[in-house]
Amino acid sequence: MLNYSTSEENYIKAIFHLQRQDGTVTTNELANELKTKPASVTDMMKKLKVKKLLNYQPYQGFRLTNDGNKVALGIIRRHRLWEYFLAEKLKFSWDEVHEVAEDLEHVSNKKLIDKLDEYLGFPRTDPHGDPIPDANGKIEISKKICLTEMTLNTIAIVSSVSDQSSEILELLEHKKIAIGTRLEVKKKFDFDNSMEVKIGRQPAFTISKQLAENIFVLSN
Amino acid sequence: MLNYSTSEENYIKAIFHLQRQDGTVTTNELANELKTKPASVTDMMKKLKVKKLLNYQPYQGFRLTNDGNKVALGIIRRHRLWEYFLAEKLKFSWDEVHEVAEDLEHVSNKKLIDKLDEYLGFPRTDPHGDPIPDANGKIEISKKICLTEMTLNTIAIVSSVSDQSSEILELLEHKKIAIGTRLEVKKKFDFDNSMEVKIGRQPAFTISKQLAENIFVLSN
DNA sequence: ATATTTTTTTAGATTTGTCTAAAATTATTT
DNA sequence: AAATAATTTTAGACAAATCTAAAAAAATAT
Repeated sequence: MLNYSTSEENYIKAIFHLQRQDGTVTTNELANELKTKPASVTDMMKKLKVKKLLNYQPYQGFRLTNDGNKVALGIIRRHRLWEYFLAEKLKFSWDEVHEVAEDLEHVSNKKLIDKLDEYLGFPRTDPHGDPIPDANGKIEISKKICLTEMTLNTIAIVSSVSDQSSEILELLEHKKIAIGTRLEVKKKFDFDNSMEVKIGRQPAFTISKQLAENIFVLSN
Repeated sequence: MLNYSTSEENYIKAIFHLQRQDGTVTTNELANELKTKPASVTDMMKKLKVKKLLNYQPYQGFRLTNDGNKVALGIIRRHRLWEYFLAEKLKFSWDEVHEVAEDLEHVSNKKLIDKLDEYLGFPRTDPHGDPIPDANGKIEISKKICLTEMTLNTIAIVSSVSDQSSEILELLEHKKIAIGTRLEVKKKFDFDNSMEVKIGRQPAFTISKQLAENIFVLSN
């Protein structure tokens, strides 16, 4: 597999993530995500198209080709394995790992990553609960849904939090919600879209609409 | 401490290493070391001079300033800690770690490196026996000498090997010489500059001039 | 001490990734 | 459907790092 520059990798990764939400990605979306200018995005899109990582017709938005997706999964694999390493071995806290992994992910030595994977015991998810692609780029697609969409009285496991500000982390800590926590939604209130949830046998407590919208769970 | 580009770091590190041997470094030396052209070296020297990392007058060669040396020691610290990690934790072999560490060393997050140091148990030397600078940039300067310079009948510890080809590693393995091995030189032969050495109580064996010149030891 | 060779620097070009400002295209209003 | 607004692309510029070819300086040899 070929090598790509740090800049190219950042674009590829951003497109991959934005693709998840909508089908196609626009110039402005990507410029915003990468804190760059639309003109720079267009320049890079042309380059990635030449490299056959991207389907792109001017003014039409873009999406990764199969090859592009493979490259993206490689980058995400590196990122998430390093996040796991930082949290598990170096005892970085949950909210610190992402930034450091942003740099480490660009060291693209296959043997390094495969040995790291082995050393870590082939973890299936990173500290945010997001799945780690395996050495072949396969990723577990467990239907991740927002807490707001959960069926009443079923149990689901908290797998990720979209916002990662210290404010939300403070609140989650206070409510004793973490990655891996088993949650059961007991009631939903239409008035303010708040909900009552339970952890194990403890008494139910309230989660606001704003918080619920940022919590994602793996449902069975 | 400021941040430097990968390219700047590679120049700084190379100057630091070449300085050890001679006092000052020349344009051609550096171009050769970095596999680049003399013109490129001159360009970079001007830039590093502006940043006050280098003392440089045209045609006069160059050496790092105190600030430049501090930067170099930071890079070397990162490089050697990663080498230790790769060998010790990921089970890379001795001769594979350098190349991978060349990439990892440019991730310059102080907290990452200090936590890595702690995780590894504050190792004093890398897998080649070279000392690892501490978080303040202090480095153990144990008088490292070539095996050829050793006084007869004294014991010294193998600390590094300058050549790291697979050929020399094969030979070292056969002779059971590794980093940390305690060696005692029993005889030196002027005819071919070969020498007889002993490991512990085992019978003495012969080391050729070529091999001896590539083995470095820490003498007391 | 002058000529020749080697080393180093300069001048100008190239590539990558970025930017601003203007033009082109698409989307939205009225 | 024409006017306006928003988005996207193009054109041209710039900084970083590199290169080649030529000029300048230093080292070496005759």
